[in-house]
This record gives sequence, C-alpha cells and structure tokens, in this order.
Amino acid sequence: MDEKPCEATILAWSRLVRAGQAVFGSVEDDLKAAGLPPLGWYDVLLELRRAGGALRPVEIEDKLLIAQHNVSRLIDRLEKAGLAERRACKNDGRGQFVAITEKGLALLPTMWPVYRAAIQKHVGHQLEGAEAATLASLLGKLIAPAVAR
Amino acid sequence: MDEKPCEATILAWSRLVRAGQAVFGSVEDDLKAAGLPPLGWYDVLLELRRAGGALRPVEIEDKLLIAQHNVSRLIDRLEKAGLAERRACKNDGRGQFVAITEKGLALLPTMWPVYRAAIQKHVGHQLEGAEAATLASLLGKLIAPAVAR
DNA sequence: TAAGATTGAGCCGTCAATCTTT
DNA sequence: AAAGATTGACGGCTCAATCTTA
Repeated sequence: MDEKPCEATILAWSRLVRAGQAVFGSVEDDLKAAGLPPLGWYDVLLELRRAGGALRPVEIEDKLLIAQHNVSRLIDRLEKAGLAERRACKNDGRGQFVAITEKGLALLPTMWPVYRAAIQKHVGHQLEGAEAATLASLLGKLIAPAVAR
Repeated sequence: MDEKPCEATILAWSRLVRAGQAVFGSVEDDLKAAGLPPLGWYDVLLELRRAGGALRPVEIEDKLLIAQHNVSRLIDRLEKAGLAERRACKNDGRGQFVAITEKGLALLPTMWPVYRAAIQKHVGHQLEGAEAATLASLLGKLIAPAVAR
C-alpha cells in the first residue's frame, strides 16, 4: 500500500476539487440568477416531501449528512421563509418534527426546471455518450469509504 | 441540444458534489489533525515559492481563481501568522507585493508529507490501475468550459 | 449518562461601497 | 473612468457549551 500518490492521482485530486467547486458554484449561480434559494434548501424540502411531509431533524441529519447544529440553523431559515415549520414530537419529548408547508411544496416544482437545466448545462453538455456513467461510477468509488467508515 | 439531463448525468452531478466535498473535507481534516493550516494557505505559499518568493495580489487572484477581497483577507491571515508579508510595489503605486517569509518557506515541507498521504488515502487507494487517469480526464472536461468562458 | 436539539462566539466567504493610483 | 486593493456588514459553517428529556 503506497504512501505516496502517483501523478495521475494528484491530478485527479486537484481536478476533483476544482470541478466540484466550479460546477456546484455554477449551478448555484444559475439558481440565484433566477431568484431562487440555494441547493441546500431544495435538498431538505425534497426529503420532506419524499417522507410524506415531515421528518425529525435527526433524520434530515442522517439523510443529507449535515451536522446537527447546521440542520438546526437551516430549519431556522426555512421556517423564516415560510417554507417549513417546526412541530412538537408526541413520542419523544426531546425531539421535534419539521413539516413542509404549502409554500414549500409549491417551491419545489418552481426550482426543478432551473436546477435540471443547470445540471445539463454544466455537466451533461460537457460529456458524451457513456462518459457520464463512467464518471459517476468512478466518483462512487471515492464516496463509498466515507459511508462505510 | 437537450435541455433535460439524463439519469446518468444527474447521478454524475450528485456524486461529483458529494465526492468533492467529502474528499476535500477528509484531506482538510487530516491536515487539521496534524496541527497544520488549511489547504488555501498551502496553495498561496506554494505559488509564492514557485514565483521566486513574491507575487502581486492580483496574480494570486488569477492563478488560484480566488476573488479579490478573499485574497486580501487570506493575506491578512498569512501575515498575522508570520508566513507572508506585504511590501510596497515600486512600479505601481496602487499595487503591493506579497512575499513569503522564512517561516512560510519552512512550513511547506512540513505540510506536504501530510497532504500527500491524505491524497493517497482518500483518492489513490480508492482507485485501481488507470482509473485515476480516466477520472482526471473526465473531470478535465467539466473544468474547461469555466476557463474558456 | 446519553440523545435530540439549540445557542453564542469566532472564522471564512460574499456583497457592496470605498479609497488610491493610473 | 478603470484597475488594484481594502473594508464593513452580513450569511453560513464550526466549535464548544448548554438545555431538556429519555
């Protein structure tokens, strides 16, 4: 097991960080230009809708791999924007439920076309044929260890 | 030219963001665990050394694609840590020079072994054979448009 | 004691405004 | 007016501490 990375590994590292930040930033820019909230909001609202409308903060934490205190503040912002709201948890007095509001449900189909077009513009259009699938497969190998750990 | 991304593109997008953040975070964690400064500091100090010891802030901006005001604050931190220092620019009264200090020069060889091992651990070890080169090549296609724009 | 969640302090990046020099 | 650079205000993340309930 080598301790030192080869040239190709260093190049892959460098481009991974650069491409990740560049593409993410470009997609967020497109959302912002359309007057829409950032990706983090979309992710949470989507999980809430998928779950039937509500989740415990700790479940959001697990699904999206966000730290507890960051989930807490993200919910603050969603609540302030009227997109979600906190409700007491009957089973567990310590916990809460976060529920998506009508306004939050209405936001998702507004964001998706812009989000989708941005992904196609900044990722899809740059790759040909099976390249996207190959890229996804290789990136999957880099994500797995973090999950398994 | 499709407006909608295919499934493989969406998966590539999702994993690109996740892998980029996960790998970057893991490498930064390893540096922090060794009591070393973040990657951004290394990048600037390395460019300064490569340039023979000093650069204009605007050159750092161009080489590392960092916004002007962020370069300004990054230099503040490096200066406060005694790793770099500001000097007046003789040719252009508006500008300045940022010079790496002895302490800054000494830091680079301290960081590299840890940085290098982290890259190998979080990228190199997860890929086999020519996979790193393939990944680097595909990621290069995603970076190019941002540069060309 | 541990789990769920929040809060205050501090760091870093972004936006807009500002200052100096060209 | 434009370029190089800085600054103040603010948003979001991280650390450590805190609070409540299990």
